[in-house]
Amino acid sequence: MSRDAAPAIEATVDSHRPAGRPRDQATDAAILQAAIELLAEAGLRKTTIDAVAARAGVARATVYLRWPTRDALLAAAARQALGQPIYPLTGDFATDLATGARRARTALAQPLFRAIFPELARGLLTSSPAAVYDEIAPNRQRLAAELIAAPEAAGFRDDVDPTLPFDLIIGATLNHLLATGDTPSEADTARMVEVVVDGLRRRA
Amino acid sequence: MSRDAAPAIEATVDSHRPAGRPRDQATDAAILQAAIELLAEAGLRKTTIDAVAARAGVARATVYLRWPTRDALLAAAARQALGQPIYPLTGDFATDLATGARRARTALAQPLFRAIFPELARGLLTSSPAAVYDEIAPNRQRLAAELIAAPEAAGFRDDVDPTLPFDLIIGATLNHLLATGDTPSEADTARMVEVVVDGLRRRA
Amino acid sequence: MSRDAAPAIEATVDSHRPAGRPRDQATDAAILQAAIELLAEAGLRKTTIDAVAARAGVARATVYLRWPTRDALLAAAARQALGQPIYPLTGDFATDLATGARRARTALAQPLFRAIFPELARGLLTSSPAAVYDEIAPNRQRLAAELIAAPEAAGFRDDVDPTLPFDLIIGATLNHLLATGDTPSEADTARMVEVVVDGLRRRA
Amino acid sequence: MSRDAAPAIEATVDSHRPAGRPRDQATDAAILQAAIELLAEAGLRKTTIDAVAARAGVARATVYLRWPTRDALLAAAARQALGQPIYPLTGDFATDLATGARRARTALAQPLFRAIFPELARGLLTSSPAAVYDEIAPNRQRLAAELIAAPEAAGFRDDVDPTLPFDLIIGATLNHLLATGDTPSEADTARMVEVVVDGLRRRA
DNA sequence: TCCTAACCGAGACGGTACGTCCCGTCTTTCA
DNA sequence: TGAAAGACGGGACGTACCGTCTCGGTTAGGA
Repeated sequence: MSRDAAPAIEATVDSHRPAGRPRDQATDAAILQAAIELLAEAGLRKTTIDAVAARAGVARATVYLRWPTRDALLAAAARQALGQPIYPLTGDFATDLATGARRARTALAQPLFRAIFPELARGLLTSSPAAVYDEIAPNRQRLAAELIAAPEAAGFRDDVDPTLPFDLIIGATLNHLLATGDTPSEADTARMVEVVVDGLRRRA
Repeated sequence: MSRDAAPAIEATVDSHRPAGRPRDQATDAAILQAAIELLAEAGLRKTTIDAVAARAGVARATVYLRWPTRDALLAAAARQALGQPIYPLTGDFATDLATGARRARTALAQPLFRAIFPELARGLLTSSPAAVYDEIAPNRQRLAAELIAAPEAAGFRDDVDPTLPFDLIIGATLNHLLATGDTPSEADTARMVEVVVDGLRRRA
Repeated sequence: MSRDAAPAIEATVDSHRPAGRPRDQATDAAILQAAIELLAEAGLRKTTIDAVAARAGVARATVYLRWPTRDALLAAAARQALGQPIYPLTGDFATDLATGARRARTALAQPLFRAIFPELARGLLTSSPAAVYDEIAPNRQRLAAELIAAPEAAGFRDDVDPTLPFDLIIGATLNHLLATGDTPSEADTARMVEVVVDGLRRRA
Repeated sequence: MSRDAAPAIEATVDSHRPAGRPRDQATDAAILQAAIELLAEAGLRKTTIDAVAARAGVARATVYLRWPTRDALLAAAARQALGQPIYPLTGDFATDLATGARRARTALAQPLFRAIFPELARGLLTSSPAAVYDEIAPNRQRLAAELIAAPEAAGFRDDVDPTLPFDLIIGATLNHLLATGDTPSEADTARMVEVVVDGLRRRA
């Protein structure tokens, strides 16, 4: 949101604020925060608009000014809560993939993730997913770009989808969670990265 | 749930049929069928008990005689709809893994899967997942067993979780679906299997 | 509504009670009673569907099973509360008109009437009034009939609308209430009847 | 409230006009006009502050600068719309009563009256009615005064409430409207006046 | 001519009630 | 006892208003 770009000269022209009382930015945050807390504490079912509004100290109508439906609010909360920070890439693909794997493992292990994931999946599968997914997990595209560009890439197969490594790592972690109720151990995660990196190498 | 009772010999002793009119087995099927169709056509939200009962030509109370809650019914429908058939293993791990990848790709591409998956995930993440997951995808355990036992295994790393290959394949397919809205192409799926199998190989 | 006509012989045929659990008659009464009490105690504004349901010890949805909107419920309550009992006519028009005047005076003096009247008027002015009005005040038609038929009528003008006496008496009482906040005194009411009866008499 | 102040001499003292921009008188009128039109066209329910403000081309807050509540606005609109003009009295009571009856008949026949009356009645029955009623229908008091003062009065009963004739005429017209949905015919109105005037006459 | 208080448009906001929809249970009749 | 039908308690949803508030901008007078 580079909305407050504030160009130097034409400021008065460009930033014609809309008429009427401006929305309180803090309210947006309070509502999202309340929704995220409720999701983590009470689960999807009890994360009611009423409950969110009450916890945020806000009127129900105020929530509906910002998100048109409960689903939209939940999706926004999910994005906010699960959005992975961009971490600095070292330039070494294997290292960066391992970092991503560790971070994903940690994120998926949170109770919050368990509570939110179904709603998140629903959102991804019913609307245009690409944009939203990349918003949550921007590293998918960044690692794909690195795989193509990195010098190390010389040793890797160049006929595979560049997002494949990320999909394998994150997907396997997710599937392990769905199948067993828990994320893989740290050691297993490390070995998984080895397997994927080895698998990518060009064969003699 | 003595649902799988009724062995031939001890019938009179063990399954002293409860008094009164017996339940119509066909009704069970009709309800599940209706639920699956509604999920595929109208989505999770519109798959209400009322709608399912109406489509099955059955009273609402009749549904509640069989499943205690809407969630239970939806979970049953998901299992019924997505349950992967057990396919014969050839004994060659790479081949069998490729077969599983192709089948998964097909299953996940169905609109039905998109509709059901969130509910399925919810069920897996809130109850004990293991039992249920293996019911839907029994091949996870079978492939893990094969990886251990297969003669070919001699060439593979033996320090990784035997379910890892399955988790990588299925997980990557799932993650690709969530991220892009579509399953990977058939060629990409094939290459993905190669990467995983290569990655498993013992290094020199 | 001669719906419960109950013919002797064909009882089983005619009164095929509708399928399903029958509505509890007592619930109808409890809801109306609660509405009437609330109207009298708290006024139109506070007679909420929620409040009525709570006082009747009933779920909100149960109210909506019987009346489609709040207005419909209020109209029903008004009819129920203000419905004037049919009193026996003596055959002497002047006497019967005086009786009607006294009863009307008493009815309009109740706080309940003040609370209900606006809603009642709204109902009368927006739907077909005749049927409803006669349901509340059946004596309007009965007195009109008596005016035509009574032997005494010989001395009265026969060119006026037979409902005129009733309209004059009730209307004047109502207008006095609207203008002053109170019904006329008992003595004024008596004199008012005299004026109307005298006015009806044929002039020499 | 001190709206009708402004005596000539003390002008500078009493009406020290408040500082700041004065209110636009035209806005008052536009709002009332919009309210009246909406009442006539769409009814009580749809005459919301929002709708009135929109039609008057005015902000909602501007309405609240003038009337504290919706009810107050509606009451003002009702007074404005239904306020009967003072007509010149001829001095002949029977003639003046007949004039009043004709005017009332015309006023009550308007769709506007049907729409406003419930709200008007609510206002009259919940606040102090006398002042308000006389504001709308000043002729009630004027006719009562005439009845007492008029020379013709010699022939009339002097033991009845002087507002009785007015109440009878207006009340009967109103009651006829409530009962049948329409005002009495012009001929019926004329006969009604005869009945009332005859009834008032002193008996031999 | 500038100042200042009030007006005015626009819309956020806390509330409250509405009418709808669904859940899971209960009550009736019939087979 | 199964099953159809529908009443019922309960609760969340999304909408529509109400009356208050907070912005920005305007506009008449008085200093």
